[in-house]
Amino acid sequence: MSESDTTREKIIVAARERFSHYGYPKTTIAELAEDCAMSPGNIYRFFKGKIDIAVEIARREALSAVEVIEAVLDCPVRSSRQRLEEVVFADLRYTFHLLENQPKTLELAQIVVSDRPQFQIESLRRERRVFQRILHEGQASGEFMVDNVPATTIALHAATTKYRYAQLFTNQTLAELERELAHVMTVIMRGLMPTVEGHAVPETQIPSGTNIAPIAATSDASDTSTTSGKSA
Amino acid sequence: MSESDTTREKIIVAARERFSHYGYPKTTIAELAEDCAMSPGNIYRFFKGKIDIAVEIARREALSAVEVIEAVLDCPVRSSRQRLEEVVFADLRYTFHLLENQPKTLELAQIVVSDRPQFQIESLRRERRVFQRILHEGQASGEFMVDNVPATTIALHAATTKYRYAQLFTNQTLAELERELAHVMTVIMRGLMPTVEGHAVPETQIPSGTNIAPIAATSDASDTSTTSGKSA
DNA sequence: CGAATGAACAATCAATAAATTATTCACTAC
DNA sequence: GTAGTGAATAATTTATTGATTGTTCATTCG
Repeated sequence: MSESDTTREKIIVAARERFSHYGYPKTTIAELAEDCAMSPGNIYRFFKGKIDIAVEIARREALSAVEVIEAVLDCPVRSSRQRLEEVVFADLRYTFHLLENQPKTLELAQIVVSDRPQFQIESLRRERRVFQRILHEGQASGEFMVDNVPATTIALHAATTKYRYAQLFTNQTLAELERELAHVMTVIMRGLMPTVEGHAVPETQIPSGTNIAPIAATSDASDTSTTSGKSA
Repeated sequence: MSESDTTREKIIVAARERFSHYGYPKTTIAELAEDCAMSPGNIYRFFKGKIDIAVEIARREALSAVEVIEAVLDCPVRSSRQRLEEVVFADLRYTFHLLENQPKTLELAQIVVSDRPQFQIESLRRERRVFQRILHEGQASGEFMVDNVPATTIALHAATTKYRYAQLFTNQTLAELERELAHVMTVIMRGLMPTVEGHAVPETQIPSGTNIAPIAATSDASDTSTTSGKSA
């Protein structure tokens, strides 16, 4: 079925282009069909409905987002603490830039989640697995002192909720959020790591994060400011 | 101006009743005027516009919510840890029950925040002050070991974001959220408290919380279940 | 003069009609 | 049989209109 697979891909490519340019609601099946040089009816041989095209695109987006985060893991040799911090900061930066440069992606995600609630649950679960792996490593190496890894993973994930799609909660700038997250991670790290000879666990430093590639804006990629500021 | 003050109060009482029963949008100025036995025009001698009535009601609601939380503070003698934990759990329970029993209150808050963004910022700031006071006390008594109280306050507040109006983020039950929050607090407490003689800081126990009065539902208070579960 | 009115006007909302769009399916081409 | 079509239909969206509501203000009342 390589033939129908490439056709299916053509539809996805066309849809991603139109969804990110004009948004999901303003994109019609007829337009997608025309882009793929086929009839509207034929789309339905590959997708059960319009929403399913969006689901597939969102699913891939979510997977590649986790891959970006995971890329931090198999980098050079680092402490578990560094890994954990870099993953959390990467999450903040990735989702922040996503919302800033590709607002249509959020719209798409919200539409998908609104009638596929399971989608969000699974995305969050995938993300937690990354956290859990780091906690396990740190526990094994003795760097962390955690008596219940699964529960602590959930706690860690929950405590950093504000820094996933942060613009949904606040209109702070990325720099402000990074400073704040550093303080959150300081407290958490002191909660995870054993105190050695009375020396306090040092504060979290904001990672440089130059090893993570920023997301390019779809069309006019001239605005690279990191400040938000919705309303007065 | 005691005369105009009581008139103003009459308007607020009538508005609170109608807003919580029928919602803000479906309540008309004409109805409020009739409830107060006055003309529509006269309302505008006391409030600049309809939205300002909502703002005043929401402001009082927010103040009394903080008072509920603060009530935990000047209770009997407790450790700073217990105070902090009880405040955080009280927050979860209060906002959870609010959304469950009085959904119109959320609607009102959202309307107010949508064109008075400052409102939310100030509400959060008030709440943080409670956190900060506890941190200060704990720091002074030596129970906590915090090198930067203001920054840690913000961190603590941010880390518990998910447990304020939790239903906006998840459809977990209150019991599930409480278990999760206990794990979050365990990590945070271990980050705030010094280790004594190699004994690990014990896990957070879910407070009984019977000292906090639940919110009564406005009209038909027959449903007292704590489970949510929006969609399949 | 302060307190209150209610008709007048502008802004918003609700209901309906019109147009567009998603989806199906009997059918053709290869 | 597989791949694809495109007209027919059901579901949604958009436009239009009339009704309702928020707000103002010249005026009345005490």
